[in-house]
Amino acid sequence: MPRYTLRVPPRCSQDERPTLEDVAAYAGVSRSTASRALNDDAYVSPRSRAKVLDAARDLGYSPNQAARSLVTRRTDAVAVVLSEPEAKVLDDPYFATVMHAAYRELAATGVQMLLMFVDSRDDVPRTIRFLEGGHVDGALVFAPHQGDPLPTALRLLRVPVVFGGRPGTKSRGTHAVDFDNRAGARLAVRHLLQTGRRRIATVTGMLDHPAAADRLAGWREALEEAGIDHTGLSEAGDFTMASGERAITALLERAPDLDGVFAASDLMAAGALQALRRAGRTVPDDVGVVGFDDNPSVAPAMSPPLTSVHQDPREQIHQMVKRLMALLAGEPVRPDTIMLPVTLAVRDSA
Amino acid sequence: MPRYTLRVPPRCSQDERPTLEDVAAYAGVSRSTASRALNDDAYVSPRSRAKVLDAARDLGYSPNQAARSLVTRRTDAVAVVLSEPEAKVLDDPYFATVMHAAYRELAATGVQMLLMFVDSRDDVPRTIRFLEGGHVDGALVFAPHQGDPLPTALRLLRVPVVFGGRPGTKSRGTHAVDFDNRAGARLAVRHLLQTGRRRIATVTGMLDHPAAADRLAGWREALEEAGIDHTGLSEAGDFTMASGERAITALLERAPDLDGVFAASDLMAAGALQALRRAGRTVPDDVGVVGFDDNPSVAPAMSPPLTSVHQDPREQIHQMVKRLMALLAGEPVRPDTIMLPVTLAVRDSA
DNA sequence: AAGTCGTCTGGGAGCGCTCCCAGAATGGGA
DNA sequence: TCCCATTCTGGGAGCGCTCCCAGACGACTT
Repeated sequence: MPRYTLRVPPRCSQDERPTLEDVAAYAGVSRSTASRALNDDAYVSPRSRAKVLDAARDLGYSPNQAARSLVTRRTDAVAVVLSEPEAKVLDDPYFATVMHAAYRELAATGVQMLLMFVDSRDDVPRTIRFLEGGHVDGALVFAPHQGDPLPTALRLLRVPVVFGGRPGTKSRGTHAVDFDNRAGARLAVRHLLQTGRRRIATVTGMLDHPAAADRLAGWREALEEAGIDHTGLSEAGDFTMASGERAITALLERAPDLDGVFAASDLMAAGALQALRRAGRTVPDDVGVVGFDDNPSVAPAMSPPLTSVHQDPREQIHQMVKRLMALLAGEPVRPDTIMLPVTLAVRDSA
Repeated sequence: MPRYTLRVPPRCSQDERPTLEDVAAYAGVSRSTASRALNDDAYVSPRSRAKVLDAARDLGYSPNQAARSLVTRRTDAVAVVLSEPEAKVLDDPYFATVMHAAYRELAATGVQMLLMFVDSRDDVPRTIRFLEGGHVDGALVFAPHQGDPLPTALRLLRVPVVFGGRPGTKSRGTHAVDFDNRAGARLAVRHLLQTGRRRIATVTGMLDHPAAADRLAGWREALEEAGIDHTGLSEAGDFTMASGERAITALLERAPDLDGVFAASDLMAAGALQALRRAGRTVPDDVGVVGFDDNPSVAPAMSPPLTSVHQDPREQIHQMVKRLMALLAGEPVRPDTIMLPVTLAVRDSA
């Protein structure tokens, strides 16, 4: 009857990390019992559990995750993939919020977040390889551009994926959580109409971006609903501040009488404010401006503070994580898009 | 003589991922040869190498990283740890730059970035456990607060760590890459002096933050060097915009004659501009304002565009990664702090 | 007294990979 | 012709863990 009674001393060489076997020997039990105690399985006597936990503490034991996930086939890690050109991710505070919210949300469910950026097409194979490599149990993906090869590549993956925002490609058969961009744009335009504006222009995002296209559609709908002409009042931007500035300059040229601007992002609204100021127009007296995103560190900080369509990235992440967890738990969830409502945060600019 | 001649068909069950053994069998070689071919070792005939690579492609093989790192004891992943309260990371665009730069830099060296946030003391044990768990080969850590328990805990770790910014605790024996905050502050103040300001106030960051303390020290030094009194001209902030606003309001009360402000961050400078505007002072005519960080998406966007001390987070990350790679390669690098120079980006605010 | 249950334990197998080593094939020299 | 170095190959061991299974033990019932 092999009864471990001798207590081996802790390992001397400091870079040799103790293994489960070491802990077991030190505690005077078997590897199996040690494993059970550490993973608080049932069927371990309080006595051996205590001995094992003490041993683990004494030896400074921490389990080797590679070994564990080799057998459990789980990593307890989830990738967050941002597929956007570098400049975009840097400038747009939306992504900072997303990253942090994702971290909190995943940490709360005991899952480690692995953040990945996909800057260009060149990064796609590396990303796929990584996701395939069994590093993660699943992925939350933000890939908003039409024609982004990533979503298509991900379809073939053996890893569950939930998209944030409608992916550029056909979204049938994928899990996604999106904001109601169209309704948000309508809210913005209706607010401008209510404050007496009649010549309401829009600065759009990149139109290969479904969210941008939806915001444009919402603007158009709200104006047509009110029976107001909008010919020549739309100008394309790319979500950056500079593009907002350029767009307004062009619009003022075409339509000097404009009295309202709906910018499809807060940053473009910031550019718009700058261009309007330069052109000698005051906001909100001459022109009312409404943004989109209502980023807490941008919109209220502008002068004047920006009225903006409020969306809550935290809620988006929350829903995405919830869906992903359901998938990981093997629940039979039908792939579909969850649509989150948006509201209007009214400040001084309109 | 066991010669694998039969070509087994690809596995049918789609969620069963092919293993190296499968690839080897399909290619008609042994597991060892397949491994050598895929890791392009020497001593593999061109013929078998080709067969193996074809097989891997046909079967859609991707190696199991857990199994690999179990034996190699390497993960080819590095953690980036941001130890800051949530609000800070969200608001401060500096961190967005850091994250992205780290990703690019690490990807270029073939290393995957794992991003971790440490919001509160409660997160420390989990973080330590993760880093200890063999998930990563090393870590880049931003933990700027004095009294942050993380750096001390990391000392006991068997994982190489490089700090970004001087860690709050004693930095002896640690690797770190910092900016020359003191010199930056002196640059800012000298510029204000050169433009004729004489009553130059400062809004500091949290003073448990070595960087904030250094910037304060630089401000004081430059003024004393010029023989100018600075009593009562320093007010504590916490790097946020709101705190900048509050601080300036308080300073104007105490010293209505102030004609220069050095804010220890761009966001606080933004708050300062707002408070000055509210008090009826114009910038730069009545008061010159200089910020710190020169964040590309903040400083140039202000009205007026902000003169700010320019630091380059990319360079910081570059140096940090370089150092970490040296440590991982086993090079005998003496622990020390690399000090990066800063410059002054002159715009309209001063 | 023998049987049955529930609790607890140790050993073995095996996850998928890399490394080491022995041996087979190959290609020159002596 | 033989022999040695060189190139190439396959099998075995083992990384550290979890899971399964068989068995030990005690506390019950029959």
